[in-house]
Amino acid sequence: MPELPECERGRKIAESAALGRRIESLVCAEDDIVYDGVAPEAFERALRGRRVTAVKRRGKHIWFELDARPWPLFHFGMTGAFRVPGEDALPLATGPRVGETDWPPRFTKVELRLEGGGRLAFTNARRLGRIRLRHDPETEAPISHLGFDPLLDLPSPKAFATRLARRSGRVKGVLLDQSFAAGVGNWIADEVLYQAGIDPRRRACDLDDAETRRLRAKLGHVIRRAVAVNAEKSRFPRTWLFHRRWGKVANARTSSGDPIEHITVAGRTTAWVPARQS
DNA sequence: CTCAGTGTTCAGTG
DNA sequence: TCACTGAACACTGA
Repeated sequence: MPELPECERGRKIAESAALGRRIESLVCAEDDIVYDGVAPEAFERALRGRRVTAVKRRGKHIWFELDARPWPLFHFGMTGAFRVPGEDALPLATGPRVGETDWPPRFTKVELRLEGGGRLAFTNARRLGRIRLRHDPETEAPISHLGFDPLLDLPSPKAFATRLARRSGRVKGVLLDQSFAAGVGNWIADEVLYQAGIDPRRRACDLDDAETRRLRAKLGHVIRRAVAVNAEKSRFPRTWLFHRRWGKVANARTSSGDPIEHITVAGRTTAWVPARQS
């Protein structure tokens, strides 16, 4: 579930819990799927006793910088989250819900016990998330394969147009491609295309100059706005398609009364508004 | 019981 | 090699 804004919220949760603190111990679950390329025991040895000097994000990947390498790298997949005691989970549509008194949460894959008594858990119910170890995450796969992060480095209109023109696939599929724009997922792609007035089935290289400029501007706008409200859906503007795209409800309409249709584009369920997108 | 799903990867194809 | 498509992955909640 988590796309860029939800991941940024997770980064902030981890940062406020762990930045500047020493990891006194870890509790690692046995899981040879979520732990990718590193055994839980080796992960534990790499982090125990280390101090957290930064918590960073690019696209949907989050990593910790420590006072010694290698460093841990996390991906939430569809259902991952960082949790601390006494806080609600990321408001996932189908994610785990745990009462304030439950700790560690269900589906915890690693719990960090920090100096001063703080706790931070990485949870992952459907096991599509990943825990990795990297010597230098930014220069190694998978982060080195990512495209621009729309929050950190949205390209200039000219550079954006150049990259888009190189792509012959459907514009929705291009937006979802992490090597094009890192952090965009299904709901952001639909929201951006709706607000830009572009049919998701159009081929990226066929967009004209005005459409390309609108697409870039809305991509930056939607993500900045979602991050500004800490990815809390109830605080997204009421006019956003987001609030009305779910359930494939017959007769679903936008806030201005236009019918919403659901189709499959680039292999993903796509909500769009034919009256507003061409 | 069945199936979609705020994601990623890989085999197969062009 | 590049690029795209669809299936697989895993499993909860509706």
